[in-house]
Order: sequence, then structure tokens, then C-alpha cells
Amino acid sequence: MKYDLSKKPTRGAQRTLEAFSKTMLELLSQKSFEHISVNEICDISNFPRATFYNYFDDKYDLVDYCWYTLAKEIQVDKVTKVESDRALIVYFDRLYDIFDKNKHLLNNILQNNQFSGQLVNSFINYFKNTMQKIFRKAIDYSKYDLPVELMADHCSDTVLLVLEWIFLRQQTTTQEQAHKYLDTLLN
Amino acid sequence: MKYDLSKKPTRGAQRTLEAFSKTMLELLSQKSFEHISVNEICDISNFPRATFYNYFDDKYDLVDYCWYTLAKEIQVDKVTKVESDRALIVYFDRLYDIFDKNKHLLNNILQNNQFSGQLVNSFINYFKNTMQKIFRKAIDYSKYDLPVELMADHCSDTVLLVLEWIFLRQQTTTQEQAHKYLDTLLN
DNA sequence: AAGTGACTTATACAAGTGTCTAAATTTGAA
DNA sequence: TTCAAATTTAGACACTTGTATAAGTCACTT
Repeated sequence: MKYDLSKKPTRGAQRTLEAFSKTMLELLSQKSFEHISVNEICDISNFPRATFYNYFDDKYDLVDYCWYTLAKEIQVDKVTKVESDRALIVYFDRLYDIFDKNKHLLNNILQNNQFSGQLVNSFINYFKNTMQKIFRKAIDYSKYDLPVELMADHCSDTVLLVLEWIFLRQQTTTQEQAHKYLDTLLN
Repeated sequence: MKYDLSKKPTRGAQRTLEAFSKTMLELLSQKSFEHISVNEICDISNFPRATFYNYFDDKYDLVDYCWYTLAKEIQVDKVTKVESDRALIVYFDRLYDIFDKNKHLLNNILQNNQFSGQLVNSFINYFKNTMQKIFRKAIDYSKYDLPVELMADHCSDTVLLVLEWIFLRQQTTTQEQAHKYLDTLLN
């Protein structure tokens, strides 16, 4: 990402960021990520290519920014060390809510993008990384005889696997059932 | 993949496939996947671009073929339904051997390719998919109250996580210790 | 209302991508 | 050994990519 997201964006930058990400999500509802070109994104957004490259390295970078905007709500900053086993469920539920809120968008995107494709891959990876960072800080693994990172990564793999099962492979599953799956897989 | 791997390749096709994959692996020991171009691969392999595109869709396709040649030895075809919990360990060990046999190659590749990059991602995904297919057939999950696919995917995620830990993140770990990790993570 | 710093834009460039054609070559079977 | 089928190749095409430069415009502060 060329643009620094840690500082507050000016109104103009906000407009630009939003235009590009909106266009990307629209295009993803129409065709596969592989067939979307930076030129096309710029034409539709009504910005010159130079502006695109002021903000993003490439289209992968833009799509990651799209996931970032979806994930904002997780409020990673509000992570605190939680001792109980329920910590995992808490963060699972936060992601569940986000995915559920955006399920129509996800459905549209899945019409044009296969599981095995780059797009779905980037989507899952984005949230896996987010969860990894959280779980390394938030969960107490002292009762396991394992490196912390390994355990944290295993938890985020599992959380994302269940969410993928529900929202991407579209296996109708209640949130309660999902909790049971998590419990079985991690104990 | 444009070329049909299920039929026996002619001697010429074998030569071509080997030349391209050898060049790719060599280049990966010298620079990052992102900086390798099809043009370069063809120049070094001494084949015209048209030939490259006779065999592969793009460089991603070629690198997948490279992993395919490494994985040949797993002998996926010799999969049989195994009831015992040891099935998982058996297949873990097969992959462990392959990774161990190629650890120098992996080390070289890791000099130029980050974890988060496309290359390592494609590597892990390739073997994850391979393991998924095997585990869906080979392991008996009847004692768990879960969809088979979910359980199989969870197992392959976990197997690959531990192998990644050892061979890509290079955390020195004995094979015995790895077995303990697997046991803790999956029970 | 002016000035400074941040953002936008026009334009050009060298390089890469994937596809296509038609000619040349190789291959395996008869 | 010959011939038809399959594969390889040269070359061209339209298009995309990422970078760089210099000029333009905007918007916030004082």
C-alpha cells in the first residue's frame, strides 16, 4: 500500500479510496478478479491511472484494502488478554457478524470467483492474518505444551475454516452449530 | 495446465516440461517469484514463448507443476481407507520426508521469497489441496459429529501448519516432537 | 486572502502478457 | 520409408503493467 492508512486521510483522499474500492467490489460482482484490469478500474472510477498508483501497488493491494474496510469493525485495537476459553468464541463471533452482514456481497462475488482462485484466497488470507495477530496477543495458551505462535495460528486456521464452510461453501449452519464445530475441532 | 498430464508424455514433451520446471526452480533460488517473467524462463530454457504457452497457462501454472513433480512420490494413488488414528501420522511422515529431502532447495527459495508472498502461498496451498483429497478418502471420521470434508480439511490444515513451522519458518524440531504437536493440536 | 503542502493529472516509456496464425518440424503407425 | 497427425516455432498483435516527470489544482492554516 502506497498510501499511509495510519494518518487521517484528507477528504479528497477519502473520496479517492472509496471510489476505487467501491469500483473493485462492483467489478467483482460482475467478473473474476483475474479479468479485472487496473485500466478498467480507473475508467469506471473516473480517475487516471497515475492516481491509482498513488494509492496502491497493484490490484492485489486494492483488494486487500477492500477487506480492510470490511474488517475495520473488528476493532483489533480493543484486544485485551483474555484467560478464558471463550475468547476464541468472542472473536469468532465478531468475524461471523461481519461475514453475515456482507453475505449478499460475498454471494455476488462467489458467482464469478472460484474457491481455488486468487480472490477467495486473498480474502481468507486477509482475515487469517488478522486473527493470527489477535490470537497471539489475546489468548492464554499456557496450559498447552506448544509454541504460542503455532497454537495461535492453529486457532485462526480453524476459525477461518468454519467461517469458510458457512459463508463461502455456503453450508447452511446456525451460529450455535458453528460453535459446536469449533469446540470439536479444537478440543 | 494446457498439457494433459494424465497421458504419457512423449520424450520431447518430457524434455520440455523438465527444462521449464528446472529453470523455474533455478530462478527461484536467485530471485523472487514476482520478479520472474515468462520471457526470462523461455530465454534460459531455450524455448520460444509459444512453446511455454503450449504447456502452461502462466507462471503460476508452471510453479504448480514444479510442486507436482516434488509431490509425485507421495503416491496418492496408493491411498487406502485406514481406520486407525495413525493414518494421519503416516501421511504426515510422507510429506515430512519429501520436505526433508528437498530442504536445501526450500532454503534457497526462502532466501528470495517471503512467507507472505505468492510463492510460499502457492507451495503450501498445493500440498494442502493434495492432503485434503487424501484425507477425505483415507481417514475414518465416524467417531466425530462433523461433516467429513470439514474434518479432512482441518487435518490437512494442521499437518501443513506443522510442516510450515518446521521447514519454512525453520523452527528446529525433531520428527518425534512434530508428532507430539500434531497430537496436541488434533486432540 | 495568500501560501504551503498534499494530492491529481497528462503523458510517455520500457517491459511483459496471452493469443493467434501459418509455416516448419517431429512423431508414431502403417 | 512414407505419410498423416501432432507439436513446435517465428512473428505479430492488442493490451496491461508499473514507473517517472513535471505541471496543475485543491484545501487547510495563518
